[in-house]
Amino acid sequence: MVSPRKAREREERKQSIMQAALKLFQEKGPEVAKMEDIASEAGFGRATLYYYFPSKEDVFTYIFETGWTRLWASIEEIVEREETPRQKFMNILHEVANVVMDDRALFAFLFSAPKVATSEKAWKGYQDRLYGVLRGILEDGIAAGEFPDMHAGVLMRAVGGVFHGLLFLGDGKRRVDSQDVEELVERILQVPTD
Amino acid sequence: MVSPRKAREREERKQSIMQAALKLFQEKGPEVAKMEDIASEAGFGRATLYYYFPSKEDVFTYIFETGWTRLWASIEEIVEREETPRQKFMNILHEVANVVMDDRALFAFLFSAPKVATSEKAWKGYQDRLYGVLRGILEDGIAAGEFPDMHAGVLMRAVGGVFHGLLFLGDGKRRVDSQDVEELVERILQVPTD
DNA sequence: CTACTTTTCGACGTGTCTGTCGAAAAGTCA
DNA sequence: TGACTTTTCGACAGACACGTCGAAAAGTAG
Repeated sequence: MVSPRKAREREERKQSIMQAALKLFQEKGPEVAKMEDIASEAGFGRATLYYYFPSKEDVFTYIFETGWTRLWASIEEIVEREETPRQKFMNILHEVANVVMDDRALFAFLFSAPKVATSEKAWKGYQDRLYGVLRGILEDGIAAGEFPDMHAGVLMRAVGGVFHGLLFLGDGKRRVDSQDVEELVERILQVPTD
Repeated sequence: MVSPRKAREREERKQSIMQAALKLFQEKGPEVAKMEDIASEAGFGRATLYYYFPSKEDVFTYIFETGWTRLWASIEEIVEREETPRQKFMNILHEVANVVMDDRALFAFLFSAPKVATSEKAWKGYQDRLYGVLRGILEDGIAAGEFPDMHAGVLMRAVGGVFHGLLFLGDGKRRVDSQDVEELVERILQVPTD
């Protein structure tokens, strides 16, 4: 198991299974999509999937872990920077938009946050953390008068809207620029959602 | 089986089962909610449910049939009326809003249109018909210059938004008036959704 | 070619959910 | 009370999907 290519190929197969699962989870919902479906979508026999993932639940979890880890990794540095709240907020969204473009299906799934019956998982923490960070920044920004005054409930819904909006930003394959993000935030945060 | 009260009581039990099912379908999703859950939510043994409904699928279908039939019945007359498109459109929405208020849980479920794997059902026809009617009216209205010009895709999304919005209109228990509907449509149809 | 590792999958055991059946319980009515 | 109807549900059978196991197939290296 020390071969260089072997490991890579194995990883690639794992990824292709993940993509198949993602597609079917999205289309049918996680409950209805069967291991059989995922297997044949990915071009494997059903039993083979268990050579790559211990269980169906793990496939599901893996998708979330992958997405949130990737997202968080790209943002982390920006969060630490010393900037004005508004700049930081915009930079984060901008970065998120670009990460999202690398695998729109994945993040569409992540952001739509399907009902999961499973008890507290690690990725749930990432989501809370990201929302917490954005909220903190927004609050600072509001205090500094850089954002219009608003209260928590509205804010959270609005941020949800922004994330959903990011999914559309990259529709035309081109790269998302600061201008796009700026406009999106303008459009969504400006309008009272109630 | 000709008793007057008997039939009514039976119907009431059927309704309470439907409400239980509705609640659990909403909370957990139709796939995850088990007959067992519905039964105990409604206060029956599992087998008893089959005395009222032939199958789980039928419980599901019954909910949709009930909702769409009720909705359609209240609208039908308005659709036939001779009015300007805008008036007709507003009157329909107004009526829908009021029907919705009678059982918000039911219509929230109807309008959120969960992914159903089942092949073409009768209620799907109602939904299409309602959308078709609204679309026809809107198109007439656009042609007459009563509504801003827009194309089909945007329009459908917008109408979906209006329906979703209707769910909130009656939040404060009070009766929805024309003014409310007017504002809602104004707010949603005015803003380009792309 | 041979010995060895990695990958694949057919076939099986297990649990869970659906829908049926028949009998018990509850309700009706004279 | 006794005959009859309606309602309830325990218990069973069948289906289906998950996850396991072991052996066959494919790939690798000397």
